[in-house]
Amino acid sequence: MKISTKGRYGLTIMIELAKNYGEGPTSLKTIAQANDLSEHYLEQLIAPLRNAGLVKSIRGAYGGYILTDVPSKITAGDVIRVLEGPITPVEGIEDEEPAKRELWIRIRDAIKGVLDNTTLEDLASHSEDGEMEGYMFYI
Amino acid sequence: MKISTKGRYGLTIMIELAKNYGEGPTSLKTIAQANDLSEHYLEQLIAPLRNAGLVKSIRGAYGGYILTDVPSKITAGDVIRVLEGPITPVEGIEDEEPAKRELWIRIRDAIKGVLDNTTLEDLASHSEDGEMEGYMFYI
DNA sequence: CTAATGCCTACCAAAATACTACGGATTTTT
DNA sequence: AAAAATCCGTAGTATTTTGGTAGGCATTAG
Repeated sequence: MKISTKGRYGLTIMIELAKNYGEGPTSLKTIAQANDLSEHYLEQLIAPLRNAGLVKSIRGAYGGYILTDVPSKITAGDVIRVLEGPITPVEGIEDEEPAKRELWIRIRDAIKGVLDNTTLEDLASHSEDGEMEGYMFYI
Repeated sequence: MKISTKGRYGLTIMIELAKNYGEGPTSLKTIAQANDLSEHYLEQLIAPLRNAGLVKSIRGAYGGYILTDVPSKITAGDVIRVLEGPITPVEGIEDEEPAKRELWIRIRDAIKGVLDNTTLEDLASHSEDGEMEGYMFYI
């Protein structure tokens, strides 16, 4: 019931690229240092993102990665799907009996609704805010 | 990003108990056979449900389990929380930076909205329907 | 030429998942 | 009293996922 570091760090990468969009390539080293993550691990995460066509690489010194589209056209769902697989609370929804199938579909659609309607632009702009205020943390 | 068999089989158990509510205890053997699952594995799943007070056991021959409350008062969220832990797409939401934190919170609340508003009564009654019609499966 | 990058393959330790095995405790039926 | 049906508890285990690390080659700016 969790999004792993793959999806989370992948989003971190994409948000950083969104912030630098239009200003040339950003290296993984920069992103890794800014977020205190392993550069080598990020390399493994960005490979699928490149294969999926979400980012483009520029090799050599002063190289790095850039988004292949404007931040407002790439969603969190695009990123999560590449790194975590299809968005669904269970494998093989179709095989479940009707009551549970409907439940999984409602959950899936609820998650999709959020992920597919949140763009990198949204995420990048809110990343520059200060602290959030008054959000309730209940479980 | 998945609900494991713990939560899924746990819901299966609870739905069966909901169907038999008011008609005496239902044994795990019956439930295991009806759903083609390992009885021994279900024993391990129902232990936490019993500890959480969602079901009550009756030992000995012709024993089994019964819900401790009416099916309309127990939600899918109650069951999932016991077997899968707190409903949240990431551990430690508070530690994330604002943009991602908001995203996780929106996802969490969307999932909670579904799970906490679906009761065992809902699930048990729909379980008796035939096939569903016309549901789109898109990813 | 050299430094900074991306790219690729392999390996690995720890945790979670999905069970199985075994035996004991309790209650009902015969 | 004995047998059968059930719940209860602990331990082991194979497989997969997670979250990396190691090492080195390929490419390009300066």
